[in-house]
Amino acid sequence: MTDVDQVAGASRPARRHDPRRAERILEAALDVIAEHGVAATTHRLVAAAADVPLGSMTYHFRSLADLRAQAFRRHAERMAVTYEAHFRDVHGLEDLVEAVTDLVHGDAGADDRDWAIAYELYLAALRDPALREVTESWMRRSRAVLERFVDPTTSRGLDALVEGLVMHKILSTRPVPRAQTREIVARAVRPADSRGTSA
Amino acid sequence: MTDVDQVAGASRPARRHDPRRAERILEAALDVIAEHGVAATTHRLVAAAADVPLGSMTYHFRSLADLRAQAFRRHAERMAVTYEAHFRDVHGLEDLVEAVTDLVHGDAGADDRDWAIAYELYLAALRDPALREVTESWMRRSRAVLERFVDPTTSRGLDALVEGLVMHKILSTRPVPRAQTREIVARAVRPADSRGTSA
DNA sequence: GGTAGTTGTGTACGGCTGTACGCCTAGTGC
DNA sequence: GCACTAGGCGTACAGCCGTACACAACTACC
Repeated sequence: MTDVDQVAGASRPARRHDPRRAERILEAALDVIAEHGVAATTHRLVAAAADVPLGSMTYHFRSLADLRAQAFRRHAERMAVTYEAHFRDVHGLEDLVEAVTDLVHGDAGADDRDWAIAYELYLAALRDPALREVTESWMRRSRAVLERFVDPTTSRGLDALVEGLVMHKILSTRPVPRAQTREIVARAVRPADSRGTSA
Repeated sequence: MTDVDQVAGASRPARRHDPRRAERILEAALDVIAEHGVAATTHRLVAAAADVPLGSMTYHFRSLADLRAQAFRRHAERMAVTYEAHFRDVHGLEDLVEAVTDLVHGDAGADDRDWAIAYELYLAALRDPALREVTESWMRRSRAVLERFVDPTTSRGLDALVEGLVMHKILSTRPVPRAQTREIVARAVRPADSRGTSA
């Protein structure tokens, strides 16, 4: 009986043998990062969020940097999977425009919280080379998804556009009209037959 | 003898009556933010960078948050002025494409350091309402500049595109071809006569 | 039942943080 | 020359930080 019988007020939580503890800690770390930012992400705060003792932190993770890196890796992986799944049933440019618009407006399985974590990751990666490979892999995968529909140049533009639109959206205090987003996306997707440089 | 009493040559720096001290501190704060990130921006680090005693920090600024906010405000103001100046001599869409491409590639008076500070600001603004108005004002101004040349929808798209392209560029380990950037920008600038949604 | 081994955690420590404040010093008016 | 005032700063303090580690709790095996 190693289970969590733990009555309220029991002196021993007896939470031994918790195989998913490390994962729970990572999820809690992502919550803390999303809510308080990477700067305020401390062992104690994450431990409290995951409802585990402080000692578990250094037991399961070599250091705080290690915890951060693993949490970010986990998030990026999940974002990439979501991204790929979201475009799975897309066929043709009309679908693509709609799908990208969904993505920007949080209707694609990734909400503001997820994007906030992603931006925390970007900024952290700016200074931490270990995180750089996480962002590079994530960008490579999202780019690859888009390249199923458009040429590489358009793909790079579209990817950057999504990044910027989402950032502006979560920073803006006023709601952004979805139709306008769709129009912008549609313009970025248009094939490059009529050049605008020489207009 | 608990004090360190800092001999080191001159015992008295005698740096009294330094009217530009507050400004120097703000500049040093921006340097520290750019190099170490907002999370590592401490009173002591900024004081060392500005070569002023620690006591000057709380003397000139109510708190660290106040210092951060003023530094960010200063940076945003300078970025906006640079932005506006960069587009002053732009006439027509060809010029515009070139100017925006310059902006992305750091040939417009704003380098990677400046953009890094801007992203630190964005992320800080995500959680600090006082900073939100700084980012909103900055975005309003950059949007206004672009609207001299294109319609509001295109302006929003272009602004977001720049944000995303720059972010990808400073995160990328490999150089980004300028011609490709120009092509992407050109596509975003094209007038919306031939719709792509119904392709 | 006993013992060796493994797993998990409470706690303490040195270091760094933001901030307050008493003291010192450079100016000023006589 | 001197007292006075206001401006400037060295230093102390309480608190939070990451991390290490002795020890407690549980399991496995004899």
